[in-house]
Amino acid sequence: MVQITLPDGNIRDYDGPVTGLQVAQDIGPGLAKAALAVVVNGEQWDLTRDITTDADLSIITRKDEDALELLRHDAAHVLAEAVKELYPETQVTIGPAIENGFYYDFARPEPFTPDDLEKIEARMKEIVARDEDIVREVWSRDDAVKFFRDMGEEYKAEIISDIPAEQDITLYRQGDFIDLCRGPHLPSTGKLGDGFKLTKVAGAYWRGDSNNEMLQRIYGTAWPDKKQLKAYLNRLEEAEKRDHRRLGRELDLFHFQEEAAGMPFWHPHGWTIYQEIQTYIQRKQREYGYKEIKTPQLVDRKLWEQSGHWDKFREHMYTSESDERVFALKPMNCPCHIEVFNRWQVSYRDLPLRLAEFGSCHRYEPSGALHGLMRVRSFVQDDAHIFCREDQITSETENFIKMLLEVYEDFGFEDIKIKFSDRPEMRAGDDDVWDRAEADLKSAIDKLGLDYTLNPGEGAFYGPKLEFVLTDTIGRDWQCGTLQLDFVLPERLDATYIAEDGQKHRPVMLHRAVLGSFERFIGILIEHYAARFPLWLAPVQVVVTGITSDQDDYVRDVAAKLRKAGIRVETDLRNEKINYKIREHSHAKIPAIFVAGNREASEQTITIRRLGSKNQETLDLSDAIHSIIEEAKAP
RNA sequence: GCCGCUAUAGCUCAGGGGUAGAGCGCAUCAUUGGUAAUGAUGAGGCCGGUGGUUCAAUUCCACCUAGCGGCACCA
Repeated sequence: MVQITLPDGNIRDYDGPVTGLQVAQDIGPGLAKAALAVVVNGEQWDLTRDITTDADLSIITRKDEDALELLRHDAAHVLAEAVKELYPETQVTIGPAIENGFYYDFARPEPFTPDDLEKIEARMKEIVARDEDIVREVWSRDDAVKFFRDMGEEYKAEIISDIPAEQDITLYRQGDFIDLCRGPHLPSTGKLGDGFKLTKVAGAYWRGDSNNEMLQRIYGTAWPDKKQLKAYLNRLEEAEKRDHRRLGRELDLFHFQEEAAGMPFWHPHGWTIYQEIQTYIQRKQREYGYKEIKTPQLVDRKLWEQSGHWDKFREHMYTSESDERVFALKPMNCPCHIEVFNRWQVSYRDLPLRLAEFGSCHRYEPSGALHGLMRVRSFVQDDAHIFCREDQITSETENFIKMLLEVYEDFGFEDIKIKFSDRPEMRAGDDDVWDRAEADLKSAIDKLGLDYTLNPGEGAFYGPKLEFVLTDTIGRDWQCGTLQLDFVLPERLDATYIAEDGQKHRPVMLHRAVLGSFERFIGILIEHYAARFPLWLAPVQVVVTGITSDQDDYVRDVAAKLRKAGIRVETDLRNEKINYKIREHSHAKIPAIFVAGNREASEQTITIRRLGSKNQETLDLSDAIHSIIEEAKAP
């Protein structure tokens, strides 16, 4: 007897082992047709796998959220099957489902071309049409290793060899293709449907290690049906329009050029945004008890040797030689901040001491890492270092996170991921110091009740860190804010304060940044707002223009009043029609266009058209100016 | 850094072994038009850089540089 309990509480009894498919058929033929897999006691199973004990069971159809991953995983297998059919000399490796799609890594001497991709996709469609059964098989590990090795699939054999010898493994067979897989899978290739598409080929290291050979990764996207596939492709297209690199060019915010790869040239409009943000942060920091300093760009290598940066990051530091001394352009500000701290005789009464700097840093980033404003070689951090006692870590962490959340909220960010990164393999400091640092930081965030994910081994070399991650328009994550706990650098650079006992003690140092780098943050911000900035950030806040040239004097007069009130205003006195000017300034994402015709000029009024609205509103000039001034205030 | 792709006018892009083309933008002229493109005329290019093949290279090949998509890296 096998008793199956369905999600609605319904119980079905069977004489012997039963499959999910049979249960679905008993409920209705429509369901059986739509079924992709089942969940047996909370675990996903193949539809055709025998259930031998009493179980809770629910059926996954392609409408379910869970179906997506199954579908994508199947798509990866079909991709591999297609590749093996077309290019039998290729070795298969791994192919998981990922966000929005799937990929499969192949080993093959010749590169796959875009043409190949089309052929492969066509073959995948054939395989779907063939509707091959996907069959689960249980093998012993050693048999499987031998099987794949005999087939010349060295990578597969290696993966399986890493599984404990006594453990049985599952293989899935579809047509002539057989692959190691935990499963579950759809019952047949036909269930994949037509909602998939191959998107790109890229290199990827075997086992994610750059010491290993490079494989070829084919990416694809997969959805329950063609309509959803199209919707996804549309979303991508829309997202591309808000790419900060594109908007940066279109709106004349900044540029890059070959002679200074990875180092932005800020144009007036981009620089305006930059400065507004800096002023805003400056005010915030004063409010939160920071003191602002400025330290040198170029510092003797001795200091970097002492701090440990030379040892670990020498390859990524720009250097310069003068008078037979080697200097490095600072890649971080912390050592300089400690030097400032060390110039003072600090009492425990002075702690916590918070030193902030808009620190201009240079790092020689690997060429392949550069990415618009998001990953650059010269950037400015809203950096600060908090020197405190260990018992102040929790309150300082709270204080910082409160400030960070306020700032992010002012910029309209709600989706913030927090990651906790602990000790990396390459690190400075003893393990008991790391134990303490990790415990301190963790207890501080636990106390705040924040959700975070663990990021094992990703901490800085001197301490564990919290990362505050924002997402760009096509879903790529970027670390912006950070909080890093450091017991190591104060030691290395011999920072001390005088405690109640009159003796020298070692302060703890917190490295922290809210925006991270201005460059990256502005990149994210451009995409976040699609360059339709709120008034306080907009490079040009108001354009004043006339209907005809008769109003030129009035237009100049209005603009002068706005300018005097601190509004960033431009006039448009060109001999163009109003339609043309509205269109152009709308494209330029100017938040407010002030239009004056004869009526406005004679009545001292102005007609306002706001970005994103087709409406116009005529106001008294002085009222209009006052309300713009109010709205243009930074939060 | 690694794999692949790309580099033509300010921008977006077409072209192709015999030194180039479109649209938008720009300039000039006409037009003074009430809220998303007025018309005409014109200017604008060492076809990313360096070598090679060739009678001839922007086009084919190699290398370099930069960008794009990933991977690796990210103090």
